[in-house]
Amino acid sequence: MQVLRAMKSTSVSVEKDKSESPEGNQAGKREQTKLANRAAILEAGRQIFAELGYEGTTVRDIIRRTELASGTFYNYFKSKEEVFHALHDDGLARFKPLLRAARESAGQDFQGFMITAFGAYFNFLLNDQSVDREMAAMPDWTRVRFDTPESLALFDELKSDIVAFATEFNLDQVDPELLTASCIGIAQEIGDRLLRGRIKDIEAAARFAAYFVLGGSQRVQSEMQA
Amino acid sequence: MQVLRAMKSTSVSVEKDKSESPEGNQAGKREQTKLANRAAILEAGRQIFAELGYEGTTVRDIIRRTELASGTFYNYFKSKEEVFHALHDDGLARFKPLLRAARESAGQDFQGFMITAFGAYFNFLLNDQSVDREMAAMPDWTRVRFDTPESLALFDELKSDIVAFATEFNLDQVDPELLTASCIGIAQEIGDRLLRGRIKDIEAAARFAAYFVLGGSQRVQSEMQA
DNA sequence: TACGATGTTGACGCGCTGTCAGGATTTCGC
DNA sequence: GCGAAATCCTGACAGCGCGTCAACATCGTA
Repeated sequence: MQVLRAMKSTSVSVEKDKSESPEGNQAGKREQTKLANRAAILEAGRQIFAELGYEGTTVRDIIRRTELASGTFYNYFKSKEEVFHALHDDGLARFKPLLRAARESAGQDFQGFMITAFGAYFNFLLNDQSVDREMAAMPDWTRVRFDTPESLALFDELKSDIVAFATEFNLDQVDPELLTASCIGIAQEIGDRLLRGRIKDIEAAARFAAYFVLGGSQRVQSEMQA
Repeated sequence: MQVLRAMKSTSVSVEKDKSESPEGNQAGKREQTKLANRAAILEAGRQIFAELGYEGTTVRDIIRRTELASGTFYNYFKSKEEVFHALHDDGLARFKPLLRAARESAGQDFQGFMITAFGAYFNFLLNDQSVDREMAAMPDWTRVRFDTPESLALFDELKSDIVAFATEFNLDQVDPELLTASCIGIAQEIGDRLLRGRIKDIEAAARFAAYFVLGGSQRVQSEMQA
């Protein structure tokens, strides 16, 4: 049995399934069920990953929370890893515009950009229904980290933003690779502590990170010139 | 068949097993084989994790590289995760004294401490035969991170070192939790790039990180005072 | 309506998991 | 030394997840 919008958690099920195409007769039924099946697997995956952790979940767990047969899973994904990647990339796609907005609203204000960017990331982490958030909330699990092409693309985008500001502010002695790595590391680690509740104040954390990066960059610049 | 110093990779096997206790008649034979078995499992685990990655290895893979039967594994470890933890903690135990040395040789020199500490960590990462190093060298695997009690203890030690320097240098507006998190994040992320070869110069990286942290802390201090 | 294309189903063989009764080896009391 | 008891190694076993595939159901099309 196919699924066809069976995200049971949210939608109250509509009983009139007989009518030809009640709302949207956009595409063939084939396409619809394919989309619905994929969505159902992803949603089930999100839930199960949150409940069992990445290590703990099996493909069977995911498919069992679905009305699909086990074999059907492999028409959509090769493994649980691929499901996780898809969920991860979904989150990234939601975050990317926030980063873009931060850059555009900042203009030439490096500090403003940093505060907004870190703040956007932390808020995103804590509020978006992403896989990572739910998994980090688990007791003391072993954490996984993926470098999907999407992640790397985002890192590169961030890096070119940073490089742009760095040249603007004459930070020519500051290795962009090291600087970007540091920003990401700081965001990761502080974000982790925010998720675990070891740190509470998002705004303060964002300001801290921004000032830290600014001051750090300038110090590196002056030390390297000497 | 028990193993009894069967780390085949390094030691040429000694044939005279008949003699009662050739070198060390320290303890009972029971204790010896227990130690040897545990060591053999750990060594096999280290190799297999490096070859197959954390996800890819199974308990069977580990035990197969050993002369032990499958059931014996569970007399020593509950799971592959526990083996990994043990290997991880071994590495930590080797690193800890380096950090201590860095602190003691630094005296009141915050900058010196930071350079030495980051340098020690990066050198350790690249040279020590630890699980993490080998696994990071793998193509594009999915990385795992564990927070064993040992890790947390090291983090706390680092944090109190940092706090000591911070009070010494009147950084009373700098949240120790945020500062420690930033240091760890920077170390992690730069270390990762060193392992992957995206960054080459260890010394330069250590100096960068140290200056960055110093400058960042001071900037945070002055901004928060305003 | 009928036929080909496409997607779904669930059983299957394989390998891994953790356990346990049976057997081998060491220790200890004499 | 010797026998019993403690220790722990062994490998087979039941249970389960994996990825596959032949049979089947459903959809698009003429």
